[in-house]
Amino acid sequence: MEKKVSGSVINRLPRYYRHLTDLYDSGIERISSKELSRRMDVTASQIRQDLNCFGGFGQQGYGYNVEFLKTEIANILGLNRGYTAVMVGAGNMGRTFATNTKFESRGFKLIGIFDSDPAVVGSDIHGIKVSAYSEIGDFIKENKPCMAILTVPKEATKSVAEELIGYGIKAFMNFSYSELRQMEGIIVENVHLGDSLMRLSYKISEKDESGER
Amino acid sequence: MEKKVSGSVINRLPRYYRHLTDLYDSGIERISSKELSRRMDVTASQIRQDLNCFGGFGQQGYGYNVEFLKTEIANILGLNRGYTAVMVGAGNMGRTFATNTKFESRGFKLIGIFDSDPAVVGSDIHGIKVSAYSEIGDFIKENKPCMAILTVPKEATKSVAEELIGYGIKAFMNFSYSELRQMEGIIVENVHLGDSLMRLSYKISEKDESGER
DNA sequence: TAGATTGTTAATCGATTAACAATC
DNA sequence: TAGATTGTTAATCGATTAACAATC
Repeated sequence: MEKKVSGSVINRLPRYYRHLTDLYDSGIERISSKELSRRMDVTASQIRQDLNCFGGFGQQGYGYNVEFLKTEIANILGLNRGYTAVMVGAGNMGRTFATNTKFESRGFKLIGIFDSDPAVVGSDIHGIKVSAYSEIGDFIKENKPCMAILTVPKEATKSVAEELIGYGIKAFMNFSYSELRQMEGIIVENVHLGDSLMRLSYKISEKDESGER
Repeated sequence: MEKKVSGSVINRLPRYYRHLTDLYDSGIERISSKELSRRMDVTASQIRQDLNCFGGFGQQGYGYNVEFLKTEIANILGLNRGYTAVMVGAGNMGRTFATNTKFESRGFKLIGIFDSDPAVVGSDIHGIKVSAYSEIGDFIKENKPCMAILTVPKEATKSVAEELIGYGIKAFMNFSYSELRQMEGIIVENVHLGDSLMRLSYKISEKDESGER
C-alpha cells in the first residue's frame, strides 16, 4: 500500500494545475521548480516535495516539461475520468455556478439540474433543462452520477443530502450556509464564501491596529 | 508586541463564528469545548488552544458562554468595524454574490457596484444602482471603501486591481480565474470554486482506486 | 465540597525548508 | 564536460494533541 498523501499537498494540487495550464497556454515548454516557485510564491523545495509524492516528473538539469507535468497532475486529480454530477437548486447561485464553471476541465460533466419550484422547472440553464426535484431519484438510479452540487436553502440541505445518499450519491459540493457533517464513506466539500469576507475583515483589522500605534 | 497568530488559527475563526451563531440562534447558552468539538469534528484541545490565542473566554467547570464567545470572536474578526466595499463587475457572478451574501454580518457594507458595459449600468442589484466603471475613481476618493470585490473577466483583473490600488483600495476579494499576486501592503483573497471541484475529483478517484483492489 | 472543564505546559506529530549527492 | 536542477534525506520549524494543575 502506498503511503497516504497529506491533505496539505492535495489542497495545493489544483493550484499547481492552474498555473501549469496558464504556462502551457502561454506557450512555455519547460519550467524549473525555482521559476515556478517565483511565480507561485511558494518555495521550490515545497514544489519538488509535493510532486515527488506522486512520482519523479522532472529531469535533473532541465526542470519540468510543462505539458507533461500538466497532464500528469490532471491524471493525479482524476480530471479525465468523466465523473458526472447533478445540481440541486436552480436559484441564483445554481444558475451562476452552472453557467460560469468549466466543469469538464475540472473533472466533471453536469448532467442534470433539479428544483422543486414549478416556476423554474422546464427552464434552461447553460443547455440543461431544469427537472422537477421529484424526478431526481429515478434520474440518479438510471444515470448514476457520483456527485451532487447543492445550491439549496439551508433548511433543505440535510434532508436533500440524506435522500441523495439513499439513491447512491457519494460526494457533495455544498454551497448552502448549512455545513454538511462528515459522513462515513461520503466525500464533502463545503463552500463558504462568507468565510473569505470574514478573513478579509480580520486581516484589515489586524493591519489597522498595527498601523495605529 | 503580541505574538502573531498563525494562519491556521485565523482560517478556522470564521468556522467557529458560524457554529457559535448557529448555537446562539438555537437558544443554547453555554457550550464546553468537548461538546463543540463533537459538533465541529475537531479536537477539544484545538478549540481551547485556538481561543487562547486571543484570551481566556471560558470558565473552568462551566465552559463557554455562547453569546459572549460569539461576540468576542466577532470583535476579533473585526466584524463590527463597518468596513465598506465596492464590487467591480455586474455580470452573473457579481449579481449572485451581491444578492446572496449577508455582507453586513461578515464585516462589510457593499456601497457601490461598477461595470463598464453600458447595458447593465443603471440597473439595480439588491438595492444598489450599477454605476459606470469610469466613475469608480471619484467614488473611491469620496467614499474611501477599503475593499473591492472583483467579478471581472480574467483579462481585466490585473489592470483593474492596479487602478484601484492607485485610488487607495487596500484589500481584494478576487473571483476571477486569474490569480492576483501578493503585493506589498495589499490583502488578497483569491476565490477559486473550480479548485473545490478538482479536490472532489481527486478524492473520488482516490476512493475508486482503493475500492478496486 | 465534589465534579467539571478550562488554560497552559509538555509531548508528539507532521509539514516545510535546507542541503546536497545524483544525474541529465 | 560543466552547469543546472532534480529527487531525496536530514534538519528545522510549527501545529496538533495529550495531560493535568488551576479553579470555577
